[in-house]
Amino acid sequence: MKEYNPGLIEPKWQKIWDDNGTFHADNMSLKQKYYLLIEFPYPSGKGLHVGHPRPYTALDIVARKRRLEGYNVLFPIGWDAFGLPTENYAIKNKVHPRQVTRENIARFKEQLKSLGFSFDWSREINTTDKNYYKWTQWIFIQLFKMGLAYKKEFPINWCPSCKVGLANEEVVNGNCERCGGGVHKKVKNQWMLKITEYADRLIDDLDGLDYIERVKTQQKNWIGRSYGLEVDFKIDGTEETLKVYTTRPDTLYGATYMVIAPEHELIEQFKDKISNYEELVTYREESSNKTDIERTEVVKDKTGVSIKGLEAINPITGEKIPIFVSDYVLITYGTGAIMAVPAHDSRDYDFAKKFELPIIEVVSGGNIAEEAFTDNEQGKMINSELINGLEVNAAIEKISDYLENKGIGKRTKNFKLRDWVFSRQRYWGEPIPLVNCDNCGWVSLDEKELPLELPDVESYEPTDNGESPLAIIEDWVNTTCPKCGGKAVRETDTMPQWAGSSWYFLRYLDPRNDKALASEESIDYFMPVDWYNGGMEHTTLHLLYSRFWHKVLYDIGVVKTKEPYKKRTSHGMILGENGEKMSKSRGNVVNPDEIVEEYGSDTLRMYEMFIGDFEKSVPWSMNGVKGCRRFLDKFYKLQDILVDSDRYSSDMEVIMHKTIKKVSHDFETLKYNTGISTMMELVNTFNKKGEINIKEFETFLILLNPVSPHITEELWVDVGLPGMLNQSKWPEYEEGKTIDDTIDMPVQINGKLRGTIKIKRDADLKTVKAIVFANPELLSNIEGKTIIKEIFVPGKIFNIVIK
RNA sequence: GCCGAAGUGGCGGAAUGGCAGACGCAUACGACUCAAAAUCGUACGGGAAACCGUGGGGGUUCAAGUCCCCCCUUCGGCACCA
Repeated sequence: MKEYNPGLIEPKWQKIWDDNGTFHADNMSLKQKYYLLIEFPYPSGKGLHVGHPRPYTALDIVARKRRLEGYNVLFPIGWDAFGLPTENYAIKNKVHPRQVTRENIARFKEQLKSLGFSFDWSREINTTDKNYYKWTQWIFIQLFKMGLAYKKEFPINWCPSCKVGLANEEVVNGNCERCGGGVHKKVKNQWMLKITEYADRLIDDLDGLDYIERVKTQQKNWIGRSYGLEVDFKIDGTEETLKVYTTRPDTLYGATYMVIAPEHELIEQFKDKISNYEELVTYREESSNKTDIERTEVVKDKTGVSIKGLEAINPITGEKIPIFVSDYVLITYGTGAIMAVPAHDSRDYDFAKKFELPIIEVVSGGNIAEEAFTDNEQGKMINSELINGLEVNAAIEKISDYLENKGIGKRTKNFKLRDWVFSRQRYWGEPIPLVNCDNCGWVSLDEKELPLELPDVESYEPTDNGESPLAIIEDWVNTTCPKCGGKAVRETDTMPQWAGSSWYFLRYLDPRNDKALASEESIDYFMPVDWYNGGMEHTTLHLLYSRFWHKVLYDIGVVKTKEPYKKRTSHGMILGENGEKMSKSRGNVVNPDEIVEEYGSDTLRMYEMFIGDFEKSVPWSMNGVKGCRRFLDKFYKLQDILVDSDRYSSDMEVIMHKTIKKVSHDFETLKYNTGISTMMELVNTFNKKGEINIKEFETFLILLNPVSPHITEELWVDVGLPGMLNQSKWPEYEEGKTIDDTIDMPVQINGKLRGTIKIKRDADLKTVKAIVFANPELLSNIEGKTIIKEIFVPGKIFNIVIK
């Protein structure tokens, strides 16, 4: 009797797979391809924790299953290695980021290898490799040439402690996502990417995709498309107009004042006419000095200043209405100006109350004396001459037509999505391959000059004035213009971490290509990604950015599919045993190394999948790990009760077919936990029977293999099955053999269970009644009562309704 | 405030409208052992029972964790987006 010893088995099989290149994908295969993608890790200094293997194991299961089903599977791995944590660590410890990165990758790699993932390591990529970022830079140049990259003075989110500009996405509740410190506004000249130009396509193309619904809705909400009308309000006594954007033109009769953002150009334009100009400038300065937290803190108490000397004219009523400046109107959305309808917008209502402005009800059904009536789609228009009596939607159409015909309105749409701030004033990122020439302006490097290498320097600390560390390397900065040959300076900002990850799935296809980011053939063959699993936290950042870049590459013919990922799923977080998020400071981090050491990676992998609903967060449990090890021990011992046979034994046939069906299905639908529990039941069944034949065992080995690959490969050889398990085929089931002949049919009286009877599945009512009414125990429930109704669902249930 | 997901034993969690709690953990008892661990076996929602039990309240149905309406709570996302 042999002992199960994962410490021996696991390294052995990992070496065999490595030596044989078992999991290498063929570049040109007649087999159907299947491309599985996990989010490539950021190699931090902390190493893996047990949260990492959860998504990796899930797709590894699919990868292994697909190979057994005869697919040419591409399941690659790489490193998203540029970024702030490494740079910060490097600065603190005086080690070059390149060195830190190398060490971190080595550690991650060792850990991942010990878990037995079937990655194609021959395609390993690294975003900090110059042969990789060469192509990141190449894509940037394409964006630049297409006019999708532009430089703009922009009030960006500035983190004074990281000394870095942040994208909107990196600001969480007004704080820096990385260091947690407060974020201020700072005007910087930044490279921006016009993702907004793709906003419609990023929404509309979601329709054909197999993404989990919450990802789709989150992306749609983030992009935030709305349809409305731009309306011109005349400024009294001038020829100028003030343009507003509104989604509710039907409420125009209720527009009793206007509000513009503090930064609105109108203030400068009419500087001379405005009698309280100074006051407005002061207000503007105050609001720009507010951090985002301060701005949201004062949500309840609106501030603002009336513009004295200017009045607007409501285009439909002809009334003169005042104009205010307030920071509740954002310069970055719509036209930076609004018509305020206090009766039907709670923000306008609050403002009107505070500044004692008139409130005119135009949709009936609310209580204007108490609060704004906003949920009014069913309401009818009142006090609105042209559209009185209409419902809201009809009124919107009618008034929009009217204003468009008069030339003072225009149907339009707006997005919440902003352009992508692409510059970082940091060292550890891809240099932006542009120079600024005195004669030619911004010019991109010749593509043959790529990669523009990150200069190896001693000091990569951020500068106090917020410039990139590259800015002080004079012999790097000063260069010549590729266009005119004159004097030019390099762009010294680097790219954000999202750059390298926006296209990495393409590099896997052909990772050593030095002529293109990947060959056309490989792109044609492997794209799109069939299944991409990753964290929900990447929904509005990485996932959207990479879809955007892919569409750009589609537009220039590099890729042939509109979308990079056919299917997107997401996993829940693994929490510490105390139910809190795993972190060093909470002291609840579990290192996978310990589990592998004590129980083996097959156990770890199984527990990662058995721990609970894959899509939900769940606390770790060491006892749960033990339970999985117990299962593998029992499984291993099945070889002691093995008997010979070339077919499933008759009493096991149904359960075998059922199990194949259930496991096959569950591995495809993120129900790994129930798939595993089905196999646990199967072990229990065999143990109860005291016997398993070789045919049954063979099937069982293959079913379990994707979850726990080492033990199953080992047993395959041990019991003398031919070749290796990884060369075998995924078992098939026959639908007809998944159904039991006899069942325990529940018998209910008035919907309450009173017993079960053993019958043939296809037994008819007559047969069932004969058994039920011969059963004294069941009968005692009915005695003396009148039977009103009998509900019989063949093969399911028999329910007697009595009175 | 808006959008989304979810509330089932001591815990993680199962249940095409048809036997609620599969499977695992924890726990208790028994076997083995000098003893313990490991292993194996039995029990394990509450209640003495009738019965009661899937966040709360209504409803549809022969039958509801599952469908409909209202409410509460938790988590995730967004947050003055006009």
